[in-house]
Amino acid sequence: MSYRPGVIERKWQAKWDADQLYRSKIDHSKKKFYALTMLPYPSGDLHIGHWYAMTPSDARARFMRMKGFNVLFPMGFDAFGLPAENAAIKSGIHPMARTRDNIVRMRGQLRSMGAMFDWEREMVSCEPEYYRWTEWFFIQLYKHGLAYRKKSPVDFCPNCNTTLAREQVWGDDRHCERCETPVIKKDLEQWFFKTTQYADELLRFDGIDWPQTVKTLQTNWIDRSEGASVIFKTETGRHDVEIFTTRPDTLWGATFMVFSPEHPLVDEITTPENKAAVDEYKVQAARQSDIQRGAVDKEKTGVFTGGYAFNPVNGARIPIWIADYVLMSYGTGAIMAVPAHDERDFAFARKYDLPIIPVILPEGQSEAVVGETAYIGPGVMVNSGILDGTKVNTEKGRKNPSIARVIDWLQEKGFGKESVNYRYRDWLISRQRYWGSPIPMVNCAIHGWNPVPEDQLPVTLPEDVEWKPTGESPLKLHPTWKHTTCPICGGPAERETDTMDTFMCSSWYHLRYLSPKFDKGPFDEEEYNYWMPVDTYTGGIEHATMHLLYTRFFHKALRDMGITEGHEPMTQLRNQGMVLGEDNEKMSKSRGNVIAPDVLVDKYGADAVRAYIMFFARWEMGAPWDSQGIEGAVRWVRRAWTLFTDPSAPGTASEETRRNLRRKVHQTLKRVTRDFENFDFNTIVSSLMELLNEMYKAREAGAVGSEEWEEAQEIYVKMMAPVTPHIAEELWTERFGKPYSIHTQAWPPVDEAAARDDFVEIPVQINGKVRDRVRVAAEASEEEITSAVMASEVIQKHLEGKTPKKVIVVKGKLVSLVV
RNA sequence: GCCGAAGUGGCGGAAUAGGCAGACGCGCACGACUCAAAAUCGUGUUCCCUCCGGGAAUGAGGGUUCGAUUCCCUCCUUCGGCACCA
Repeated sequence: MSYRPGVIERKWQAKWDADQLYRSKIDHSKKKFYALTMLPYPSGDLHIGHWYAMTPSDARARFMRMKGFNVLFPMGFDAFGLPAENAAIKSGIHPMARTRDNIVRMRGQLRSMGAMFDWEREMVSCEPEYYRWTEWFFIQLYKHGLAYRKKSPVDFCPNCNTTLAREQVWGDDRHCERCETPVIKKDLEQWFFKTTQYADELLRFDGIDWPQTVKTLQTNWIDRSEGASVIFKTETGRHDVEIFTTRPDTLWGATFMVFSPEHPLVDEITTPENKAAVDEYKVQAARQSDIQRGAVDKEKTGVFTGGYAFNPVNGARIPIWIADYVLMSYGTGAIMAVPAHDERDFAFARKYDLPIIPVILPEGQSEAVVGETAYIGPGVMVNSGILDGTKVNTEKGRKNPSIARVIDWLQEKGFGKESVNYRYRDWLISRQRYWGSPIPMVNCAIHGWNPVPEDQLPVTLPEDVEWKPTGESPLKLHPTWKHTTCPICGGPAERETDTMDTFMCSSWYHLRYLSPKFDKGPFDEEEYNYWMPVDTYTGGIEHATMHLLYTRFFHKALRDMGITEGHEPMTQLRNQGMVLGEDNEKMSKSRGNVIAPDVLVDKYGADAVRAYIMFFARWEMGAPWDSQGIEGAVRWVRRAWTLFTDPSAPGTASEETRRNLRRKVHQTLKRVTRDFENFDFNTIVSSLMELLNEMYKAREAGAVGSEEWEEAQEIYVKMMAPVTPHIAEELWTERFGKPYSIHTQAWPPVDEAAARDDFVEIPVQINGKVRDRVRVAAEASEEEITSAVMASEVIQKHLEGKTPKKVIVVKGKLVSLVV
């Protein structure tokens, strides 16, 4: 009987559905396992990349289920976002209609994968029953002081017509993460989440098993630096100036100060005679883009303000300059300049002929002199009052004795204090677009901004909007939507017309899966207590500093409000790589190298596609697609079908054949079990291919009908089940007549005794070169192995009568002779 | 510039703890079956040489070791992140 994947797959998918085989319910008698894979955006077409991300995750969830865990493996849609809205502007089709259509289509495509998704738990982020709680979370963050409104220069994508979070601006040319258009700066009042409040905690990854690369990316993104903040008094101005420095020990070498052109005190300290030059420089700096300003090799420029400050440590009167190499967005926007020991300050001092005072005497030198570059290395402090003679090393913060000493002294004198600075910023969540969750805030002329009362949630998006390519949000243009009443006084007020960043929706979707229809809160606590945290989370690494950082922040903020428990939402994280086109390039419609999974499923069946996806690359690395390569997986599935459906007559195999078969089966089971645990999906399939080849040989040798053969068949199909669920079910239930369903069977235990080798072939090296192999009992002692080696004619020939100086015997592995 | 990942046959990749490099698969070659083709099955397939034997080889060079794809050092290439961050 020939293998017809289409028929088998449709049949079992329908039956599993009807029987609710993948329905996951709380069961306190079992250990829970929450397996989560990143949810797709409903673009309308499931990409091979989705298969690559989801199939191995599904296979592993299935494996965990067979291992006895009560597994939750949900699926949903990250359904807000720009593509649907842009399509609406082009075609006039409402994003909601389009998104719902796309979801119907993609649900069908996802079902064709044969994954064990529990569809009863599906969530869709653009449905009011979901975004009601996204809004509710916004209000909780607002009430706890973690959401605030601020005017500041923000990144704006002129193509997407919206502001972006810093995390969504990528690359050297500072382009939009979605559409690759370079961003521009705009001064706007926007909503932010206080992610920086959790900066320190987000740097800790205690107790979570996440890839080092993700931890490193997040750590670099937050970029903590230790130092001190120091107060400088100004001569001309009425205010003191605070600066941040990582090198407070070099304070005695500070010979001038530099302010960012945008620094609020610039006008106050600028003297009348310098005003014109300062104003001109400010205008010029404002005109330049961040990219131009940020160019590392750009020559430093600046102008003198005419103002002076006093160095608190020695009272020195030092000039204040403005220069665009000091950024308003980092630290306090003002620095002390120590040209002798900072390359940037050195270049600036040389250009404008400012004094340079060395305060570190390099080791091995007798005199501190001004060289051709700034000196950054270790040594001893000089010209530095109380610090003179203190050792300087290259450590940061208090690990450096000179820094530790000066910080204590500054604090004692009240000049400054120990301080930590981050590059990390608060998360800008306002988007000037329609297709997102409304920000549930109302602005009243008298009472300012206030949240919409929680019993009035959700604030729903109006449906009767006009799609105009003006770049203005339809919410803003809608004639009535924004008009409402103030929750405090009942007077006329206006709604916020910006919507939330869709990363807000995805920061908590894993919680909605717990109880997607629950209407008394974002999730049912009983479900939370049983299922959370997520045990394994899988997805692409591109989200390292976006979604994965946001969702950690979100969980911690909720924890502090008493809404969630534990410190981290996802215990284990694994990243899959990317499937490239056959031309080794990123798949894209414009390149014409897109592989459509639907076509493959029609041609080969879902099982073969699943098998190939797991087989063809190391999961975390990814690889280019190979249309011919898939044939290997197709052949494997067909060969398995043929072997297990061919009613070959029972034979009479030797005991050795049967023993060898059983050994191979249990060795394979051991490997496959280990590889599932380690996410080594490619070797799972290759081990199964290898065993199948052995089983064909065993059949030739007459093993069919034996007890060992029966066991081999059963274990084999169970091992196939997570990889190729349909054919495994068909073989198990229909061919072997075993009780439905294979997917509720227990994963077979490894018989270690059966897996053990009786005999091993040990290579024998002479001076590092393999000269012969000897066959010995696996348990042979060193003496037995040695005598077997010495009995070898080949070895004797190579020894040429000499006695080895050294004999190294690694039991069961190798013998090495040194002559 | 700083940080990280990777580099193994024609290709994707394997090698668990420092112990037979190239499992498994693709492709290719030859053979069987066939009138023929496809499918299927079988055999072979890292490179080199004086080919029943021997030598070289895991980006390059060095080191540690009886033994290195694996550990250490220097360098090269590719990819990713950060970057006038005080």
